[in-house]
Amino acid sequence: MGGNYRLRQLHSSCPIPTINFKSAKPKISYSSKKTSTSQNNKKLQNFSTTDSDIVKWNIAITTHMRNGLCESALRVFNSMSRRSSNAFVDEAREIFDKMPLKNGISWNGLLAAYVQNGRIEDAKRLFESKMDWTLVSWNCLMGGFVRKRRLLDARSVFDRMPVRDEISWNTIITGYAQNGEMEEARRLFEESPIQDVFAWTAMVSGYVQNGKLDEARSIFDRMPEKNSVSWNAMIAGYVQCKRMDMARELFEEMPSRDASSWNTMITGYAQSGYIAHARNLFDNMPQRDSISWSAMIAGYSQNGCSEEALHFFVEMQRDCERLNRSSFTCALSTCSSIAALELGKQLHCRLVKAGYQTGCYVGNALLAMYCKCGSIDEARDAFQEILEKDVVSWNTMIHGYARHGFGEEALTVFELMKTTGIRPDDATMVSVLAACSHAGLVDQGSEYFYSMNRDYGITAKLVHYTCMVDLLGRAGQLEEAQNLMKNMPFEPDAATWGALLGASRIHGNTELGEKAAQIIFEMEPHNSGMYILLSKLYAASGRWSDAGKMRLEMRNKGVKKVPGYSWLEVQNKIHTFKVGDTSHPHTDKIYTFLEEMDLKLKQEGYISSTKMVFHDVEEEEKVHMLKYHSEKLAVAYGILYIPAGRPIRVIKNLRVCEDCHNAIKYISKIVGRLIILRDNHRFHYFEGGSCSCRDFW
DNA sequence: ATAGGGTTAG
Repeated sequence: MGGNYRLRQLHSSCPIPTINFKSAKPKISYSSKKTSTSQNNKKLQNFSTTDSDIVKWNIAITTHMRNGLCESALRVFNSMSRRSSNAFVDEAREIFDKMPLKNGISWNGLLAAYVQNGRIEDAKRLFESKMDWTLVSWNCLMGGFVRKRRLLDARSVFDRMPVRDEISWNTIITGYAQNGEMEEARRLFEESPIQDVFAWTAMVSGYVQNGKLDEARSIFDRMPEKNSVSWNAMIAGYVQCKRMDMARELFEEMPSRDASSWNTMITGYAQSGYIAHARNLFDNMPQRDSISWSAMIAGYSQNGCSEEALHFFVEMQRDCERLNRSSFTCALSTCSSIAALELGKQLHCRLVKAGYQTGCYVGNALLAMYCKCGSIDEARDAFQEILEKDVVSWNTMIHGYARHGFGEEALTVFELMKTTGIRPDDATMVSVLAACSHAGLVDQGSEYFYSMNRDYGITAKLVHYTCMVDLLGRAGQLEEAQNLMKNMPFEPDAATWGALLGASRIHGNTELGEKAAQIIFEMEPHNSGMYILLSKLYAASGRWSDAGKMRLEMRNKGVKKVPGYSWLEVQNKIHTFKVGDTSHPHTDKIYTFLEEMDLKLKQEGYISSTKMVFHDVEEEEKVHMLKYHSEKLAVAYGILYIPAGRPIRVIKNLRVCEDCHNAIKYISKIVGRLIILRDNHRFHYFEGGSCSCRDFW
């Protein structure tokens, strides 16, 4: 959508001439404003084939045509079609159809433009529209199918080819190798008349990607004349298996290292948790490229060092390295993990400027960020902006809706997904079942569960059974839930019992809840979530002292809270909550928050807060209660103090003192009326409503 | 037109 928009803007500022080819000498008529010949000729002088502006290409072509220089126009077109970006492919096609003169290069160029932009169906249609294609075209089409993992189609192209060169062989070998069919890849490799370095490397890489390190190494060792790509493929293999010692050995041993070698090692160290090693390599490498930067941003982010990740994002620009899709993606992902909505929005603005928001990876990260921050409307918009939605896009949107209590919407998206030809995977079904659970749609959920194998070939895993236990349990069918647990082909794990415990809590079955909790404690003695759930179970049935005991026991056993879920993680849209709707995940979190606080205060010897009744209270009253409890928490921790009568949202300039770090690592953000506290000590201060990263820009 | 490095959800 963004691309089209940009195109429209370009059109309106600079009209594209249309050509009438019917007359012998091409005449040009203009869609709107008239541009003089001399003006166009002047523009042609400034035209360069490195130009990314489609309008300039069009002018170049039409000016040549007007001057009767069909050959020149053809040359321009052929250069253009080969490098068309997705937004311009249709433009290229339009001109292509009007060209009076086409040669093999034009046809190939258009075909390649389709293939490169993932439009394999268009490529196929074009290919079928004529007979005499060159070898390059055959190879190109086959490569397109391989990239789309459509092996059968690729093979049929390969079999139908009139002649084959080594590229044809290598392409089909790569196809099998990258799709786990190493036997066939090997057969073709041996059958191939020419085994060049591409073929050898494709085999090494194939074994690596299929986790067969020994086979990869044996091919690698037997390989004549290796180049750096081969070395890098082998190093990547060790990196994947977290064998950094072996990777390092090869890295030191290889005759000449290129940027890829360094980047592979950096990523390897970062993903194995050795972020300092990664940094060391990054600092010492001879020439960093944009991928090195992205790798570092991702590395810091994945190791919980959000601030450093964002610093690197900023530093990257200072180093004159242009921000690319990948760096945006990583930075957005970082924002997700710390629920930094304001910063995320700033990034959103910037990537719209860069025209990146329609990309799949970036779009998915943006969508996830909005979901994580509870901005479901913005999430939906981001979702719609993604041009080629993949399974992750759909899963994230469905999960986002389900998680925020919009079960019906989640299912609507799922129905839509089915019509697009993107196959739902097991993660999709988890979200779909969760959506049914939240919407109370037991029958529909069961239908999905029992038909997912038939419809999509997805075998139910334990996690799906756990969803079903949750679905039945939430709907009050505790008997059925237990029966399912007895009869399912897996042993229930702590999460399954947790679903039963949660259901018991909602429906006030203390006995069953206790039983489930007992089993969970045996399985996972340090599972903090279960202590909390059991405590909530007691609290729900009014057994406050038992609830308190659970908390104490948890503390005495030295159970650590799950990082990232410290105390409260609520989103910023409290006004959308339905009061008393216990199925709403936010309501759940508010309960947790208030109960935790209440107990904490009691344990710390503060005057007990009032018993919380959230059902049927007015919005205003709810806010008041939240404010009341927040104040108590503030006093208890000495972190912040809210003067009586002031709404919470006016709190600003919080500073977390050293003493509080053990209890709550820091306060990350204040959004609206709610406080988000997070277990992370990276940021030391914040201003209300925005995080300190704003200073970066 | 073929081989290697970074990025997305849970």
